[in-house]
Amino acid sequence: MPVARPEPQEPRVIAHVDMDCFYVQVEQRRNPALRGQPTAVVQYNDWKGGGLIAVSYEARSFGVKRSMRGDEAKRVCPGINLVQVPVARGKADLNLYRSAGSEVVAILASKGKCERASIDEVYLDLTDAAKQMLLQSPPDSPEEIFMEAAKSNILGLPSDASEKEKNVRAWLCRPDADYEDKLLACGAIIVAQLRVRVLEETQFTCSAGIAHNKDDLGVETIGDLLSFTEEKLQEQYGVNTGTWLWKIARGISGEEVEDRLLPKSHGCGKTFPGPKALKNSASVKGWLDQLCEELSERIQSDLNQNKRIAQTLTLHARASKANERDSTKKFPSKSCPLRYGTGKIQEDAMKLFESGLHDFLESQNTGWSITSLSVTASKIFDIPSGTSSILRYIKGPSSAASQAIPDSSSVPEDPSLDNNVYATPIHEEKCEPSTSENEDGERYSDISAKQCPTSEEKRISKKLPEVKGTSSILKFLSRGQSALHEKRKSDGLICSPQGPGSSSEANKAEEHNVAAQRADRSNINSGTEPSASNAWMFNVEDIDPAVVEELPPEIQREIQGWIRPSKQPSTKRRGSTISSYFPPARS
DNA sequence: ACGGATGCAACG
DNA sequence: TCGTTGCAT
Repeated sequence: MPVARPEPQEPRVIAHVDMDCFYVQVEQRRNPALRGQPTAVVQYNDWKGGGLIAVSYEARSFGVKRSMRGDEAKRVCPGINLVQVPVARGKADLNLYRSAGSEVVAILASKGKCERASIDEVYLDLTDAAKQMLLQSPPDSPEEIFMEAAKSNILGLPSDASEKEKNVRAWLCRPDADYEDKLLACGAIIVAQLRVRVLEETQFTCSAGIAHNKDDLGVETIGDLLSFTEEKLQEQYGVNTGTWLWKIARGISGEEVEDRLLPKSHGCGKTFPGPKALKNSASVKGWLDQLCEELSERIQSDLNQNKRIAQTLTLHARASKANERDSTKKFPSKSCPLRYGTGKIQEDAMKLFESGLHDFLESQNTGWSITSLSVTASKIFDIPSGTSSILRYIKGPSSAASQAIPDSSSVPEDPSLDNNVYATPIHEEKCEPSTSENEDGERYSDISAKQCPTSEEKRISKKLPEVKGTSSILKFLSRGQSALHEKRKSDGLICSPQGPGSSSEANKAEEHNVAAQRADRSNINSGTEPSASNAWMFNVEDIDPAVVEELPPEIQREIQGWIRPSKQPSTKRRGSTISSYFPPARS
């Protein structure tokens, strides 16, 4: 007897909302003339008319499929409208669809815990809303439930609902309809209302329900699915999927809906098939720069709009060697701490590439070609809203300018800076930071007083570009401080890097990253001594311990859980990790 | 020249 | 933790 993953506790009402042929709908909204027409969205069109990524129902009825090329679609359906995905920086740009997806998510999230599963798919936990409806305005007769549910099935798409209706009706009106069924019916009603709202506010239609309609069993609706035993479904779809289907058809899903409206990572990439393969590092750099530019823009707006910071930059590539056709060796992925700023990201991505290429080639002298490149920003964390208060305590030299930013919902990146790191804007303007003066009579917050530069240090600081507008922990610590760090190091004021043996267990990750960066650099520019500032990233570890210690205890606590929310609080205390402030030497 | 771009989870 | 793989839309 097969046993599935245990499905715990309470009945839940979980909806799966799917924007079908979403890209087409987005294009139809942009150009209403396309409505009701056979339409498909293609990526690129140079080669065989481009690849289809979404197909309207009208076009589907001609037999147009998503796996087709534009040329093929034309052949099958000569009247088809092919709309191209926007191209920016030489690559497909999906931002239009991403933000359209956000519009929908924003509406759905109003009724329950909402998980953005993909650009056009959402899971919604409607348990609470359904319970509430059952308490407040219970649809008392099964008949009434059915009428509501039927409406929801009909909405949006043209329906040949007669068969469907029969099943749903039979199900809802069956004599043993119980609490769970009513709850589910309420869920259906809520989803129906949501779909109306989505339609009204975005002009998009969506369908809600089960996504796994492979039709092997003639399954079209929940009602159909209910007629199968759990065992039969397991047999057909596998133990886990079968159970999942059986349960979800009854509104029971053990899988929690995650409360997450935003993606967990941002990536952008491009393939270079066949003759387009990249064969020298100049062309790789060119494309990498383009990809990094887009990535930088995206994480920057994520920071500005959502107050989230990405920690890790990863580079993926696909490669082959010139003379070996079926070499199974793969180009290794490489990652490093993510530093904000387009230039930094480009620089780091190229280093990751070079490092990966080095490993890939294993010191062979063969030529190579790259057939795909991608960069990804991951490990994204919220900056807790309270953190903006931290910024009041730590103000850099340009604190006066920062006062003039009441509502910086958007902080544009200044392209003239090559080390831009922005923190969340200051929203609350409650307390004034106390200040002190340095030897030049300039005012600094007490917190930063320990870091208050001498005039010589300040001269160095001024070589660095000024960040206008926002004064932040990031700017001050990550940019300004690194220069001071260099200076102090050369003045012998701080200790030299530790040897690898002396470092604590808690330092290993940091060591790894720093060492990897250094290794990369020395691989590429052998003989060039890596500068410590290159290892700087925005992280708690970057903060001078002296600065942290000066913070009020509650702020210290906040910082501890900030960038890397501690899963096991303080067994490996981050405080000691701050010693990585002095990056360990490479072994 | 594989449907591409993207995102997720699981695994070692 | 990182890097790989596989899978999904």
